[in-house]
Amino acid sequence: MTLKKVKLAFIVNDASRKTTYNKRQKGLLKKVYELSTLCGVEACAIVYGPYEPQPEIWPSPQGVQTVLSKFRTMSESEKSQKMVNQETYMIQRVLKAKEKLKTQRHDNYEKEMVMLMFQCLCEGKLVQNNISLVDSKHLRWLIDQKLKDISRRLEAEVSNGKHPIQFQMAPPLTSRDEKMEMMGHGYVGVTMNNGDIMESQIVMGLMMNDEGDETIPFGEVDPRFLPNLLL
Amino acid sequence: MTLKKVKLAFIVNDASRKTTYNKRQKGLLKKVYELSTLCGVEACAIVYGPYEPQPEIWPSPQGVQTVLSKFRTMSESEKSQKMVNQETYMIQRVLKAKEKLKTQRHDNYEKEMVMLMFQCLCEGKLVQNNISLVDSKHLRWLIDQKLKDISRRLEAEVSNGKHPIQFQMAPPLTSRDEKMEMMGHGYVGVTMNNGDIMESQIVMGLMMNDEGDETIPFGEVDPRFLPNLLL
DNA sequence: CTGTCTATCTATAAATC
DNA sequence: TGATTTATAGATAGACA
Repeated sequence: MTLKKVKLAFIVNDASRKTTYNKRQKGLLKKVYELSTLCGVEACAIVYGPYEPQPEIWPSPQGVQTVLSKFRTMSESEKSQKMVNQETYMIQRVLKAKEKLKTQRHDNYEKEMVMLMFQCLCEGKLVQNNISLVDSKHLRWLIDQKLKDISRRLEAEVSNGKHPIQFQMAPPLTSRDEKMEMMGHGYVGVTMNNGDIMESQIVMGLMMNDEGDETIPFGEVDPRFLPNLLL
Repeated sequence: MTLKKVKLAFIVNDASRKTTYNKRQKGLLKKVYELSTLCGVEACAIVYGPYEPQPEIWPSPQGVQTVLSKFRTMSESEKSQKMVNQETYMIQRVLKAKEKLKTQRHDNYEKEMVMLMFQCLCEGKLVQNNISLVDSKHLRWLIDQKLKDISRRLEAEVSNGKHPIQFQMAPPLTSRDEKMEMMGHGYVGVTMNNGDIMESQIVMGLMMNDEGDETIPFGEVDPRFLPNLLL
């Protein structure tokens, strides 16, 4: 598929269906040929197009016969095992798609959390809208992780002599605000005054540098971090 | 194929052949499924892999049987018509490849001629190495075409009022140097003195502007114009 | 062996001739 | 119809975990 991502369903338009048929039929036979050649296996394909009573086949009438006779001599019981029929094929594809959806949702959630974290940092307090207790817990965990990571990297850099000035990192929230954990609202104690802005820029810079994210200019929002409202 | 363009031949390495087999077998069945779904045609594929006595098939044992019974009821005479067997398939591909090769060679020749023309213009005389009478004739033809084209465009621009200064174009070579045509060497009367360089820059600029070529800085050579020594 | 990743090649949808 | 072109989706080689 290309230019447009075509839905895997019967093409209603007669002209495009015919064009597609001609192209894909040729492509398919080529694929059979390639598989057979590259891997030295016996294979055949038969396609009954809607325009000719004769099917398109690969490799040759004789070649098809050879494969078919091999196929026909199998007992029915053998056939029903190990074979990929349309239903199991579809089931496999659906399972795989669901799997992917799950991963995707998880990734989206992570990105939303990161975005939220930056919003808090920018605005100086937690944005209360639409945040659950679970989310706020996860947000705290995330911030803790980031802080720990920053401590680790600062230490590494200091020991490399890059930062002669010592930073005094605040301890992670977990050890400081444990008692707030069950307060039942989203506020997680991340308030800031204007004097912290300089520091927060440094901190943001440090936080942005894992996983290949580009550093984002203060105040701009990477579209990748926009919450996916559709999921 | 990817990362490397794989030769369409039996893969000797056991491991890669198996990997390739698994990937392509799956891809092939998917293609059959797509063709069948998109175009609403009956199709089946059977692949006897080297690792299982059971073949991989599409769509299902029953589906294959249906297509097969249709196939088997055809008379032998019908089968031999209209079918694409391996040999005719290969012949088609070879013909197509030859066709492409021909076009490619022609394109390369044209590019070499253009390059030669610029060399002459840059160096003030024809480079004698490796140029046949046929080439020199074609070169003259090419230059004539370019000159005519330039005249046409100049007139157009002048009539648009873009160039208040009138250019006096030399007539095409054909009418001026007809008698040189059969002299039997490559010299085609394109000599220049240093005073012509400014003019040649204007002329080159004009010559370069058809067919989407970028204008090339004086003295540089577009790699696309390098003679293809392999053909 | 199975899945993942990524760079690259191939297939092909759509428009145009 | 069929060939060509253009731009994008899909397939997949090779490396790795």
